[in-house]
Amino acid sequence: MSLDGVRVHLVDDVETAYECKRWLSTLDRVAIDTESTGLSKDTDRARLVQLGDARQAYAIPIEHPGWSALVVELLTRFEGDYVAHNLVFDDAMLRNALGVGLPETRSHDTRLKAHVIESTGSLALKSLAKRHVDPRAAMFQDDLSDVMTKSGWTWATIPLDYEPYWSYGALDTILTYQLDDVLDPLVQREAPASYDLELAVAWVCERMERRGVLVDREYTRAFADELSEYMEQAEAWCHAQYGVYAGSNVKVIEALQAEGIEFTQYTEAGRLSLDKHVLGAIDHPLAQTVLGRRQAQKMVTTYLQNYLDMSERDGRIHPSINTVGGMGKSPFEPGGSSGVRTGRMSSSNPNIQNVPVRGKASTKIRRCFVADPGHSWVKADFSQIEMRAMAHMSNDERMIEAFRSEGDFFVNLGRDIFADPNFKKSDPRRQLIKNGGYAKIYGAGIPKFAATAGVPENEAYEFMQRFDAMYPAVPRWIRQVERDALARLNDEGEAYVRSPLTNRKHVADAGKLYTLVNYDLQGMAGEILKMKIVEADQAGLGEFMLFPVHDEQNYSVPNEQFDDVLVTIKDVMNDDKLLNVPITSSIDVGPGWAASE
DNA sequence: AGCGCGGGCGCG
DNA sequence: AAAGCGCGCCCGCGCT
Repeated sequence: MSLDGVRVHLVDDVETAYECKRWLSTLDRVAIDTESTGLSKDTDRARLVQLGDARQAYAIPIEHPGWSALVVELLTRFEGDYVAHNLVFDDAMLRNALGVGLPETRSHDTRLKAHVIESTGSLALKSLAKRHVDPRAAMFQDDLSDVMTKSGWTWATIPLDYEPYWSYGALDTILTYQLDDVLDPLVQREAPASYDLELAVAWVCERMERRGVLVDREYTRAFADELSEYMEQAEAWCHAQYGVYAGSNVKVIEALQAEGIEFTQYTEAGRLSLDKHVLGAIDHPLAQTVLGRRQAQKMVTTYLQNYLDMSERDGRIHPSINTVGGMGKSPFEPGGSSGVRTGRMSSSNPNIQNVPVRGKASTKIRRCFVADPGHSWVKADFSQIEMRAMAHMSNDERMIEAFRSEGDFFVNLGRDIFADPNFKKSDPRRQLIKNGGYAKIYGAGIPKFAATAGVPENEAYEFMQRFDAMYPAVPRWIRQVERDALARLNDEGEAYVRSPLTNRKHVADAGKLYTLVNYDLQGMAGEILKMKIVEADQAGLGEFMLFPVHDEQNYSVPNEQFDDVLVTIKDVMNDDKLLNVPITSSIDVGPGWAASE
């Protein structure tokens, strides 16, 4: 496969349009790509639509009414398969421009295929094409940024007939087509189930993005104003009393040192730390005011103000749900983002997955999000899903039994571990058990576990001894994961594990093989939620879906259908077939996301 | 003005 | 022998 002799055409006259139509009618598969006014699936739209096969491609400027009608006709008539690189993005751009999208059952995505084959590395088309298609693909860098800044063009205004613009766009479909030829056999060989799941969930998530979440803007504005006012007062006080800006940690530390306070905690990079634990432990009005202001600022800037800004257009936020990797940098660059690591999904603009749920203001923040009029909010979340994954993977008989028998899982563990049949849910050791379980899942050492649980290290050590003795298949499985990964590192040059559910691959960084235990469990939990979202969609729940949060799915359900829909949600979320322990979930219902009282 | 970094912090 | 995993976003600060 190579780029020798490829041809690209701009559809700017009737003859070329006719040629394009005839060419397409001979194909059973076509690559499709769009150039858009920008990157927002909410507000941007396609300007140029490109169609290509292995040898040639057509670019069609759809701002011309005749050519937009042509594309609608082509899309309606074509009966073969589509392949795109980042399918749901192009689908959204087409919908926004033409009101017509791509058919879910006949469309494929090389970005998802690449992700399934190699969950590390760039998912950018050019970089993949360079590796898999033709090393010269990199020479066709469609880097238009220079000419754009020079000419004052944006993605919305760059002339459609500017040759580098449309020809590089067209070339991308040729690359996509050839890339698909290479990747598809690999996907079918390695992990077809993983790809099918990713493709299915991508479609459902696109619909969730489109729908968005209703924001109570008046309430949000009032709360934001209240906190902002508090911030201003706090800043004025810090400045008047101590001459410092409350936002500057360096200055605040200096001021507190002048008051005789000693600092002993250091940050990663070796500077003095002024995080919330340090501040919280200082009995001084400046420290407490700085802490209060910092918390208020977090609530306003990270949450409330974003909800207001981002819901201005239609009263709703439309968080991006990144099912495999963000639109941004590679996850291995610092600050890079994506769900690439474990196959969990991530969210951005705004991140709907880090909305406060514990602190003082959490209920008030969550109250910003409400069900649609005449609807109720339903939150369905899995119970201890990663623990259940650990029981399943290790196949530990006694841990499986603790899940299968009645009552609270951690209480059941407590009865085992402390040989106390009367162990109650209120027993303070229950927290130690929870911390211990998650320490196993995360691969924590004794010191970290002890610190998290707030117990001396010897106690933490002794607990782990008891835990391992009671559930011996767990440490055995952990050792097995690391042995397998080491063997693969030696044989194949890559330390990885594969998920038993879809054969999805999880790769460890060099020298951090222990992380694979966590990737395996976190990845399995992520896959389970994806499977359940797809299942829920197939059961007719798609139109009610709002967004996922790692182990929960949120819905806005019309009140007149409420009972039926709730039964279906429970049917989907509770499952005793998928793993060797039952999967159970809890359901919360209310007018909005905030826990109803 | 924009960028990268460090620090900090919200969630599972 | 030793190891807490995964995300996204905001601020202050120094640099270009």
